Amino acid sequence: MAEQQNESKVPKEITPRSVDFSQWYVDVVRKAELADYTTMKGCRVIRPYGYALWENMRDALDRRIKDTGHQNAYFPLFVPESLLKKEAAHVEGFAPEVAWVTHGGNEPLEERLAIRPTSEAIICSIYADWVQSWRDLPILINQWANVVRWEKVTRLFLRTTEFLWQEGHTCHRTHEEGIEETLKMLRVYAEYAETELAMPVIVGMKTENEKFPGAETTYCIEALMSDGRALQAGTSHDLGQHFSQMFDITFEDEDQVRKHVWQTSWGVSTRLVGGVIMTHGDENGLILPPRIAPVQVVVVPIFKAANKAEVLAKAQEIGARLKAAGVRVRVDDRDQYSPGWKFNDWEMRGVPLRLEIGPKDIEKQQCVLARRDNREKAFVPLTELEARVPALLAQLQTDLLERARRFRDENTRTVASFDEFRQVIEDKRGFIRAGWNGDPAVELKIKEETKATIRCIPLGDDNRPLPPPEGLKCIYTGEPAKYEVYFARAY
RNA sequence: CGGGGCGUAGCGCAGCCUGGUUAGCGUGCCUGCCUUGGGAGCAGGAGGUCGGCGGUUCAAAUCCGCCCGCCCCGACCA
Repeated sequence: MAEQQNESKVPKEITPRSVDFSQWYVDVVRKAELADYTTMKGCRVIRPYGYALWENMRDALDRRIKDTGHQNAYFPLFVPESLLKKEAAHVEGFAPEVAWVTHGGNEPLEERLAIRPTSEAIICSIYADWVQSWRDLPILINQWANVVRWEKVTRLFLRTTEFLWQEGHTCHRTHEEGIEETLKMLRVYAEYAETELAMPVIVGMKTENEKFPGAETTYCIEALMSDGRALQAGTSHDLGQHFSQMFDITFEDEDQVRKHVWQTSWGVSTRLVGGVIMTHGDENGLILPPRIAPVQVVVVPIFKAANKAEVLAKAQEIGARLKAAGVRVRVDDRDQYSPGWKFNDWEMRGVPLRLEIGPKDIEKQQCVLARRDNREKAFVPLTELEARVPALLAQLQTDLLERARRFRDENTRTVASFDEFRQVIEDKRGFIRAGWNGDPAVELKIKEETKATIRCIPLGDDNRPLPPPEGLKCIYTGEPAKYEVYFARAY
């Protein structure tokens, strides 16, 4: 039995991460057939394997959104220019990246239509009609949709002209209730990222510079990719009454006073697919967390001409048993590829577990289970499959999260001086926890000098910004720190 | 959008500088035989507007101009 691994024999179709992380990323996305470029700038096609992954990610989040009392709905793709312009900060924030429709057929439109870069404006205009009484509140609606942002620089999944996401848009009677909703969904995102994606996140609040255009406060989850750059993985906004005032969303309260609603919005996107790739992938390609993997177990039959029928039948039988046990399984009965080829192929695609079954195994009533993450192999009696496979998948899921968390913690540093800050950001990257005096100008200075931004002001379990340690100084000015924040270079 | 690099078969590349039969190589793909416990082998075969448009020339993958796309580094962003 080939227990020993011969790394040098593994063909390197994928550029090593250590050589060129960006190229590694593109290679993985394309070779694993997650996505591909199209003839339109910045637009990609999500291929079936990538879309199956997104569907699993989407469904796991959709369950949570519904479990917290929200309903799905669908709003128009177009936003009339006049609506988009209603909230000043909002339009200013999005104007440079809006795609406009100017003609219907051959007729010029009287008013340009924006293709939604986000749906606050169109949804608020509709909510204005829907909300009349305090009894209509809260409105708890989510939308799964595509949005378009005319980005100058695009990267597969991380930043594309068109992307898929969900956007929750809620209305509340009081600010307290709105804040509670904002934080509730923030925590849902954090739990989702860790449980389903095995992606550990920092839960925090954005600074003024980084907050959503039109928001009162923006909260976020921030993840650390394996190249040491941060990824904003999800945001949740307390919109206050900024939009309800501009769009006149009012209700008559129990006290017979007409009031503006308090709103929230929150979203995550297909960008998370990029996050999963860059959190878990290795030199051999993708590593997918079992809970979202399109294929959790691939069965590779190993046969010779003489026993082909018998082995294939056994492989199919095992496949059927695992499927009945609730496992997403694929039996790779392709004739034109050797077992070794299939091993490499499925490793590249990140399938968490491989099950090898050959004549020797059948004789001993066992099979080989090989883990994608650490390449460990184990012989497992066929009678124990229904118990062992789900257990191994669960273990793998836990181990991936643990490994990512260890990486994140090992790459979260504190520094004694701004010189050291500069050095660490340049050489090691990762997160730096450092004091900040709360001045937006200082944040911009630091960004200018190091390309690092404040990813977030971390929140405590009570959802309030964590107070800085006693005596902490601002890393840039030396003044007393208002917060201890996370800095990083980000995607 | 500024600086740099690249675009030739599905993928990876050579050819270009110094223009000249029918544009090559590896891999993949198709057919057959053979093989299958970490990307096997042999034989035959299909597949190209040389990124696009225009120019120079008797002749352009090759020289010139413009445009488009991709990657990296900046500025902007989920």
